[in-house]
Amino acid sequence: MTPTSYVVLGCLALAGPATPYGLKQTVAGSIGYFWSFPHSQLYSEPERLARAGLVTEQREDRGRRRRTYAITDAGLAALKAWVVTPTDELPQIRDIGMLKLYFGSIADGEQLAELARVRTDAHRRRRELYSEAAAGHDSGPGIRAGEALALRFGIAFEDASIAFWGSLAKGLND
Amino acid sequence: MTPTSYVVLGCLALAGPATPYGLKQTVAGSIGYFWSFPHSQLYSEPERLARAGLVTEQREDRGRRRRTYAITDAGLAALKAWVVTPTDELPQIRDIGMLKLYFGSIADGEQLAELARVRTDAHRRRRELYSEAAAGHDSGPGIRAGEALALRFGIAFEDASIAFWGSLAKGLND
DNA sequence: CCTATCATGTAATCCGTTACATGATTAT
DNA sequence: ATAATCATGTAACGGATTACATGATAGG
Repeated sequence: MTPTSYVVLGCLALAGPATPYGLKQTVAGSIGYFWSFPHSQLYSEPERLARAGLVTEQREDRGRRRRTYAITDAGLAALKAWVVTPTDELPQIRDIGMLKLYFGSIADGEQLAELARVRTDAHRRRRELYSEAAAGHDSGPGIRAGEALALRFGIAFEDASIAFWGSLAKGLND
Repeated sequence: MTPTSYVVLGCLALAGPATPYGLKQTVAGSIGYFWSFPHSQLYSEPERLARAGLVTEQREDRGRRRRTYAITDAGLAALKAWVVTPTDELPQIRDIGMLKLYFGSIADGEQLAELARVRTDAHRRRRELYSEAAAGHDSGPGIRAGEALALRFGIAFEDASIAFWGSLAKGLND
């Protein structure tokens, strides 16, 4: 079971049965901001889960032969058990920009300043996206509480990033 | 060329020729905080780089037959070109705790509060680690500027995380 | 001297990405 | 009609993780 497995289980649990494409829709624009993967995963992963008995697969027997997946009781139990076990494993931040900065001593100041500007902008845009999503979110409470919290953290992260790269850009500017 | 490739190239560029184990040492306790991978990667990746002519491999012909890798001119050029090209690709935060929180609606409040406490503690410890590393770092300036910057960002990130999970733990408490 | 930990390496498996492909809808 | 985009799926490759394995060194 990888994190991807639980994303699929979680989406099926929260939003009900879905096709791989439906999962793609669900993931994009929500948890996908924080944990993304190509859509092909959403074909192979449910297959694995089905083999493990955590979801059921039902396939149209005519037309496009679309598959619809639904979470089973075993799947729900597995998801619950996972959610309920606290992790102390720390987040992994995979940030190409940070990597480049880390090895930045082989570049000159102006190049690093440009990097910092580009990054500041990218983070600003992302921050916008999050706050819009959060705003459009104030309507449906309850079920989507997790999403609102994730967005709140996302905004905090973007703010920290903007502050960091922004001050770096300023500091490197002449 | 994956990010891992550039981590290896960068370490060889900054710290000079090294064996896979040496690379492991270099990575752990520095860039490894932000971009980690198992040590077996540090055996296979230099091999790939050697095939591409970006590093040279020299192997002891007796004893343990240890391999030592050194960056070539081509490798340095590739690293430089990569560093100098600004990326607008955003960081990926892979945070198991955030995932669990996202799907937290299937758990109860006390369980989420426990998760929040565990996460707060983990982030506090990590923050400690970073600030110690940053303190012990004030000595050697210049070459290690990138590392100091990365640590600064790391601390900002941990602060944001502590604030987020901390307030969540408080809010969920009764 | 023995045991634990450090140091060093290999192999196999599998997830994840990239690339390829094609059937439906919608818009112009 | 035709182009474009949405919807749906498969195949193959390779990097990353996990597991296995063993030679040195130090501590008790």
